[in-house]
Amino acid sequence: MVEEQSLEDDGGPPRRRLDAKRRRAELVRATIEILAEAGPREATVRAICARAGVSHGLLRHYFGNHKTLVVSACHRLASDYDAEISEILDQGQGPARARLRRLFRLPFTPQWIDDRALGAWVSYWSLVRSDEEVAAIHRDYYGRQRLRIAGTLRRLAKEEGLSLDAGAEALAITALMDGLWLEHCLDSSGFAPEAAIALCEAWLERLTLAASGGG
Amino acid sequence: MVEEQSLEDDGGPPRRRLDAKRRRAELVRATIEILAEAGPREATVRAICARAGVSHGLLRHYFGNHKTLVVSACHRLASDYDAEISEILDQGQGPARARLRRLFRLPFTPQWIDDRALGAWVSYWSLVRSDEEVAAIHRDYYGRQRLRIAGTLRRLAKEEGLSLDAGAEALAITALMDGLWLEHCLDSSGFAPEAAIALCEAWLERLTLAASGGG
DNA sequence: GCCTTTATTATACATGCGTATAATAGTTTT
DNA sequence: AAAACTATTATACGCATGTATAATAAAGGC
Repeated sequence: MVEEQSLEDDGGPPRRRLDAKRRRAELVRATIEILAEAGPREATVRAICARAGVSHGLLRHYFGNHKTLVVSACHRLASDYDAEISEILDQGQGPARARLRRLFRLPFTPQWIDDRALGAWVSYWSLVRSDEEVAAIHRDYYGRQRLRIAGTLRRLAKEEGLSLDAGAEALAITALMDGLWLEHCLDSSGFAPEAAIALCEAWLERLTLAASGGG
Repeated sequence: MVEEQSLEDDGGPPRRRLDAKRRRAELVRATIEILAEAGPREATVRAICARAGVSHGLLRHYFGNHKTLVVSACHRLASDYDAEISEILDQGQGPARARLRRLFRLPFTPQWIDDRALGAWVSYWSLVRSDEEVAAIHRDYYGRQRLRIAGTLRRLAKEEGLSLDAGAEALAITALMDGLWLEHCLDSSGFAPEAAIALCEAWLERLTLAASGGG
């Protein structure tokens, strides 16, 4: 484990070759970290490569240019969140209501409520506006998310004999969750995560009430 | 209307002095416009001043540095939105329910739903994270907003004999509105503004139902 | 063990950035 | 009308950026 280095080469560990897949993944990870911690303004080619522990010339080798890497990072971000939703709603177990209640907790899990998380998403939203490629990614993943939630609501209606507009209600609960998450990230002293979860559950209870009584 | 200019001075209109108040306001307006249209990365000193029609050296004269101007722009943005809420909820007329229904329409007014509006807010959120001064502005205005809505909900409860937790419900409706607005700005093809307004009104109806029956 | 391949680095280049300073010109005062 | 004031511009400086190119070193094929 002792690094043998000549007297002149004390500038860190020697070059180590990585296969393309892993190196690309590390650069993407470094990009997300910097977006999260310091925002898009600081996510420069040099800062990203320094965080990834490589020379900044390497970015060109793997991604061609700066923008491609940032777009890849956005893709990764949206994909990760989508995967978690899929696991809870589609691959999970139990009745629809239990799955939804698990979903309500997802945005307030430490990994998503982290102070830094919003930074990456804000960068992502910023790019959705200015870059059509990122906008397409967003439409894709966001549409998928709504479909997953709508499907679960439909299952809920079936299981509990309710009558509701799954598509519209999916939109509402998504917005409620996202809004609560956003506001909590912007000012974590405003309210506790538990309060946000409780509000989502209250929304579900009232939906049930309306969909059974007057729906 | 014919511009008399010497042969050498064809570089636009001659200098025109403005009083400090108006010049500062124009620089702030230009900043918001660029934040909205092109994002914070493009909101450079030179771009802002070009949009305001002045030399880029003037920014230092009025704001000292770039950051101060951007912070001023964020302040203006939050202040404008807060003023509209205040006008609807506090200075408006009619019963609380009618005021709330007017509030639901506010985020989807052309001036706020503009494709460009999100850009400015995203820039603002980005700064909330990285700049404590902007974070303080946010806490101030956002807290005020919640208090205004909670107050109106309390008035609603009084007027209609309901029993509800005004503070918590204010948080919910704020998040729902913000979430719907955000998602519509990110992808205006996802749903119509009317659908979003309808969901806010459905939320209010169900709140009423729960607060009268089982509250 | 040499030789090809290519991942990785070091370095250079043009550009745009925020800030600073001095010159200029419009406005007001006297 | 002259002078004082200051808003505005023109220009420059140092620095960081994204990209490009050539040198270097690690890995695999023979």
